[in-house]
Amino acid sequence: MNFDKLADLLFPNITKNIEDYMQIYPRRNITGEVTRLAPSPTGFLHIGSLYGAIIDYFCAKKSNGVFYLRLEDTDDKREIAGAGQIAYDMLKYYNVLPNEGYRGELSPIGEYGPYIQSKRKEIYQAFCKELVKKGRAFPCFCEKSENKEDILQRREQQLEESGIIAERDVCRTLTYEQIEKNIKDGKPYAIRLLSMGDADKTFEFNDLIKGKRQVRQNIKDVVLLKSNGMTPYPLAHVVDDYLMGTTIVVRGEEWYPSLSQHLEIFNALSLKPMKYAHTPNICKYDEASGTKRKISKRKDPEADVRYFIEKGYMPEAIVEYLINLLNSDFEQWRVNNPHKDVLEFPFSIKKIGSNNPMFDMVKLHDVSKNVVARVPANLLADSIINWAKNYNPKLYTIIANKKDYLTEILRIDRENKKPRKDLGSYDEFESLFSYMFDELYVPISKSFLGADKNTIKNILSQYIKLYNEGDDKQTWFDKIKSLCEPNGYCADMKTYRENPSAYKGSVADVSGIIRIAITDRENTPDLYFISKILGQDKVISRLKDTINRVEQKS
RNA sequence: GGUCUCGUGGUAAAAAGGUUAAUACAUCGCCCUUUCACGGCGGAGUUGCGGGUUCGAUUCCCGCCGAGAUCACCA
Repeated sequence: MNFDKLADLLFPNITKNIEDYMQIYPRRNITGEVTRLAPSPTGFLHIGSLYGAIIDYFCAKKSNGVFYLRLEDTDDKREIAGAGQIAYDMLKYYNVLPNEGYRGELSPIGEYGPYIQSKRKEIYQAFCKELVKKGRAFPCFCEKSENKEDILQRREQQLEESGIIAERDVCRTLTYEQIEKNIKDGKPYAIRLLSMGDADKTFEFNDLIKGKRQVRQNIKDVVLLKSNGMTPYPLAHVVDDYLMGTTIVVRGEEWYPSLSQHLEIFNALSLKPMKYAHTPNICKYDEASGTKRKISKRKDPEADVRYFIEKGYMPEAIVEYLINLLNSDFEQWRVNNPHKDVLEFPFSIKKIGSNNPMFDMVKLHDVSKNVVARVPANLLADSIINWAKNYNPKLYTIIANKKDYLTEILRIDRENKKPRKDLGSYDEFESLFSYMFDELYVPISKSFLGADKNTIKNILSQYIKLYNEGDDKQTWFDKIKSLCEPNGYCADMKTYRENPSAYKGSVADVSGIIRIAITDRENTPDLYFISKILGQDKVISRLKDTINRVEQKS
């Protein structure tokens, strides 16, 4: 067959050839790595994309290279308006911002655009035409399946009937005359790769994460161009990543099975492929099935990185947790370098394991507590107010104009060598510090550490007489100690431990009872400072209220 | 069903043939702190199973089992 003639029949309007595009997009003149994140605009950024973006970001930054954002919007059925903006905003929020490419409403940066695939149709067609000219692509007039369900059903059927799923396409043997007639008849067609692979043959491939692997040759006649003129992922990937000068393709492991397809396209085009890094998929434990599975958008709210914003996690916390999943020595590095920028961490793509990690919210929370503990009180107050504005309106109305008060609260046991670590996310603030706000304070006084009614009343009423907000800390605590003996408690911890049964309890219990009376919690930061911030009047009235409540409980 | 990937405590994970299998989170206990925390110390708990190679295997090989991914004109 005359392939040039076929190419012109198929692409009469495509005049530029691939050499033209190589001149328009010359090889980059840099030594650093060029990485990219190429999400499809589905309306949210997946936690796995952020995970990959961190790798992209590190690889590019560490080598003085380029990290760019490209939008893979080649499927009009899937596209959601504004989705590209969300992806960009999320990368910005999590501080792994690309330095080239698509930027939402802002104009793109870089000489290798457009960075939106739907605007690159002609380029893909030119490359496709080239493949036709080389006899490596052919038109396919088969009817397409409209939806995923049909496809899965068809696959099931094929498996039942023959045990195999068809690979080579039937249209690959069509003659020029048949093709010409079909086109004249107005039949829609796709363009497919004419695969020359042999399923029994393998080749060696070096994945940056997986290492050296034997990969089976591709035998699928994959679709290069859909009947609507747009290209699906495989050709778009090859063309874009080549033209845009990507040096490392970081993508999820789900792409690994189709790697040989992409490599065959590179090969057919006589282009040299770049390096690849196939990342593990973040999984979670599925309660229903009792197994682990990939985090999915439909089932798991945490698949969408906005989830963590709503929950009030600091972006640094999420990123540090994910880095930990990638390079597990990060944690130790962070302990040794509490205030260094994460970019100084010796990140290595080689240290990424290749099994799929489970997303552990408990561990994330711990990482987050450590991150929050490093933040100065006034900045934390700002962040919490800002967060509440968007995600907790009720709290916002209470704290909006109380930054100084908030800062005072947060400063307790913070900003020292061993800061308190009780706040993991902003949304915990309300329940953790409700007692600092009358609007939020709803005491129930469930338990008083086992003390009986009269003891509680006695201790509290005596404390009311003694309490003076002007006391220094030592005086304050001495007063609490003085309440111990008359009420059957031991003022000295050592003495108490020697013979605990001789007392109702220790000074710890007396402090605890007062703490509960004022805050309705067993755990709070330093009670001395809490009391000072609340003020004499409020402390006294809280104590009186508690006595009344205990009284009524009978 | 085919192909591929991966199996170290509950979770993450180090140890790329060599003392008693690190470490962090979680859990339990003790200690410190005049209270709550923070912190310190310690306990329990792991190499999926079966073979093979080797003086010696978490590490290399084979089989099994298990888990995950993939087999669209979706990315």
